[in-house]
Parts: sequence; structure tokens; C-alpha cells
Amino acid sequence: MFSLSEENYLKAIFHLEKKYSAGVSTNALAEEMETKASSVTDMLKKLSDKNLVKYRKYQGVHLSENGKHAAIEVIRKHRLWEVFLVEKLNFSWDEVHDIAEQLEHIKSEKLTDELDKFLGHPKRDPHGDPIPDAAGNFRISNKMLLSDLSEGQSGICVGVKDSSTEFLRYLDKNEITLGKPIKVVQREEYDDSLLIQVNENELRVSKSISTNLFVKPTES
Amino acid sequence: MFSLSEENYLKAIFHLEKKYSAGVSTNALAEEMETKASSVTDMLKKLSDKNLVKYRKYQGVHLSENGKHAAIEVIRKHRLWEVFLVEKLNFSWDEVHDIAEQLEHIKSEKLTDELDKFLGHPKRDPHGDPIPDAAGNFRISNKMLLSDLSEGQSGICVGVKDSSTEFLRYLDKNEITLGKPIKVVQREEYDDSLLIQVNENELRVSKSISTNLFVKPTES
DNA sequence: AACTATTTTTAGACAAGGCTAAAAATTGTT
DNA sequence: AACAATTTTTAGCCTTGTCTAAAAATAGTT
Repeated sequence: MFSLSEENYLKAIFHLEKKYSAGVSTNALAEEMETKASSVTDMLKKLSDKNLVKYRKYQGVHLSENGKHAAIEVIRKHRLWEVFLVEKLNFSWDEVHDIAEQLEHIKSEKLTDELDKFLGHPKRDPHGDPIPDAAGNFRISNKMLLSDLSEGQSGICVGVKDSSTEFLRYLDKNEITLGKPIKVVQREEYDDSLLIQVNENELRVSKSISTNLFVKPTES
Repeated sequence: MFSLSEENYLKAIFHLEKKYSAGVSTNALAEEMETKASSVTDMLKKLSDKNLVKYRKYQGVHLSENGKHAAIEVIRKHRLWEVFLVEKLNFSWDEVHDIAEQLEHIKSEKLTDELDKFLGHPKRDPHGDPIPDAAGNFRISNKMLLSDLSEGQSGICVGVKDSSTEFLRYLDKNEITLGKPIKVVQREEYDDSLLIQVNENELRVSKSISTNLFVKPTES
């Protein structure tokens, strides 16, 4: 069994490996964990001793198979609890992160599996992120960023990259909801803003919005 | 906010104060917490500094009002989660304790209140223990031990004193369920065993059973 | 290739929570 | 009241996870 801190490091490395496939640097991990580089080095040695990461001094870190498994298990629990909070306890999608951050460390395989069953084996959390199954398999999806759609192209909102309260509230305010169709009406090259159509309304969104919303392009 | 360890100490003191109303001794607390007396002394100093307990060296400890409040909040969460596990996730009453022991430390007032609402404001947990309301008030009940019933007297099973897996499984095996009527047919003075009637069957139970099952005597 | 800037690691310290062994206080017994 | 037994506290040390400051390694630039 892993400590709370170990689990958080594994999770952070898992997320950062998507961006830094060549290896996660000590500094990047320190920033993600909101701690100091020296603390990270200490922890990496411990994780390495437990064969949860592949770590060579100065060379960055990768998860081992064991570490990856452990990280996915934590992510699975996090996302299932988020679904629970939104679907069953009337939380809104911008309130659930911190609580799920606590609940993800509860240790009981049966609890996780029963929760999954109770929720009807959901495939995605409230932010559109995929929930791995009990074996740790993620469903892959052909999502792309709204900013990658070309003029005239349409898609369905399927997830957010930034799940901060601020961004989620912005989406709520503008009635942009996962599952809804969205269309790029016009692209302004000067500032990379987009004129989009949602709910029969047109709305101009800046680059910082369009690069944080995932869409599944509509077949055409 | 209190640490996991602090919350566990407060909870333990709360439970022990029922038995040791003159003050909870260091040794009693050490046994309850499965730790050493010296560790208890250390923690009592910390809790005392935070005004959570009233502690004078060598004189035992009492909860302060703040400490009592904190303890009740943890107990409320523990019991609500137990209801959730049994009612919603198909756990049996002998499996829930360890998981609730983890869940009781999750910090979110809204979570507790929404969970309470979701469960329909339950008054008792699966072992018959009362669940304090959001203000910390317990419902008092006139329960007594099965062993305190006299020959011929009847009652309703309302709770267990020992909630170990072993005892709960014994009750399950003999189909003794909370809410069911129970009657003392005969009392054997020699070993304090009782012949009881439940579900139309007669069953002999030893003293260690009858002193761990709470009943509400039937008006007569 | 050498020098600088940046990143990473090491060394030493600290707080929380726990332990052992020894000292001090309390309780019990004659 | 005095000695013995028990309980409680103190003192010092350990582990986990963190920190700061300094040293070492790597990367970047001329």
C-alpha cells in the first residue's frame, strides 16, 4: 500500500508524462506538486527503491509498470468520486475537485468497484475525462482542441483541459455544456479568437478559451 | 482543521468518557488507540494546547466543548458513510467499519450535509448507533442490554455494543436483525445464559452475546 | 573549449507522530 | 507512615515528508 504522498507523486508523474514523454524533470514535478525540487529528489529515490518509477539522477523520471498501475488506480477513484458528487449529491462540476482529491486515497478495492457499479459504470467524469476500467484501461477518443477546428467545422463538446473553477464557471455562464454541438463560424487570425455558435447564439471566444475546450469533430 | 491523528484521539476520548466519566486515563486511551502511553501523553499536550481537551498531568483527560464538537462531527461522518455503504453499495454491516474509518476524515461540510440528505437523514447507522444531526445533537433512546431483560420480557433489537465482524456474523447466522422482536423465554442463573425467542425459533445465547446486543423493551 | 546559467542533488534541519527506557508521581498495602 | 506496585511523564531517538543553503552536474553561449 502506498502513502498519500506517494500516490500524489505517482499521479502527477502520470499526468506530466503525457507532456514530457522523454522523462519528467524534477522541476516540472516540483511545480506540479507545489513543492521544492529537493523534496522531489528525495521522494523520487523512495519511489525508485519501491520500483514504482524509473529514475536516473539528472535524467528525469518515468513511471514503471507498477507505478503506472498505481497512478491509474488513483485516477480511476478520483473520477468515479467526481461522478458521484455531481450525479448523486448535487455538486456542480467546478466544486468537486478538492473533495475528490481527498476521496481518491480511500483504500478499498470493493468500495471502488461497488461505487463504479452504483454509478452505472460511467465512461467519463464530469469534465469529460475518461474513467479507466477496473483493469486500468482507458477508452481512447479522437478529441481535439476547439482551437484546432477550422472555419466552418463543427464538433461536440467532450471535455475540458483546464478544470479550474474559473474556467468551468465561464463555460456555465455561457451555457457551454459537455455533449452540446459547437461550430466555428469565423476565425480571427490576428488574436486567434474564434466566433463560435452554441445554442443558436454566436459568441466570440479568445485563444485561452479555445485551447482549453476539447471537442470531437463531427463527421462530414 | 485537525489532523487525522488528532481526530482519532478526540473520537476515542469521546467514546471512553461514557465509561470513565471521572476522566479518561492515559493507559485506557493508549489501549483504545493501540499505541503506547508515552505517545498518548505527547498527544494530550498538543490537544490541550489547542483547547480541545481539559488535561492536567496524572489526572486523566476530558474533552472541551470544542473537542466534543469535533469528535461528534467525525462520528457523524463515520455513521453516515456506514449507512451509505450498506444502503447504496451493498456492503454488509460487518464490512463497513474500516472503510468508514477512512471516510470519516474527509473534510467538506457540504459533502457531509449532502450525503445526509441523499440518504434521507437517517437516524441510526447499520449497527443501531444514533447519528448526530448537523448541530451535533444525538437522539437519546431508552435502549438496554438484552442481558438486562427479565424472564418473559420482550423487546426489539435496536443495536449492538460490539460491532466486530465476528459478532455481527454470529447475529447474521442466527438471523438476529435490528428491528426484530426478541423475547427472553428463560434465564439460566448458573452461567447467565438466556433462552430467547426470535423468528419463531428458540435459541440459547451465552452472556457474551446478551451483553452485546441492545434492545428496546416492549411496553407492557 | 571555456565560462555562465540553470537544473538537480546533497547535507543538514525541522515538525508530526510514534517508540523505548528511565524517572517521577500516584496508589495500594502493610 | 513507609515501602512496593502501578501509572504517567520525561528524555532521547526514529521515520516520513518537508525545507533552505550549498555543492555538483548539465545545458547554453560565445
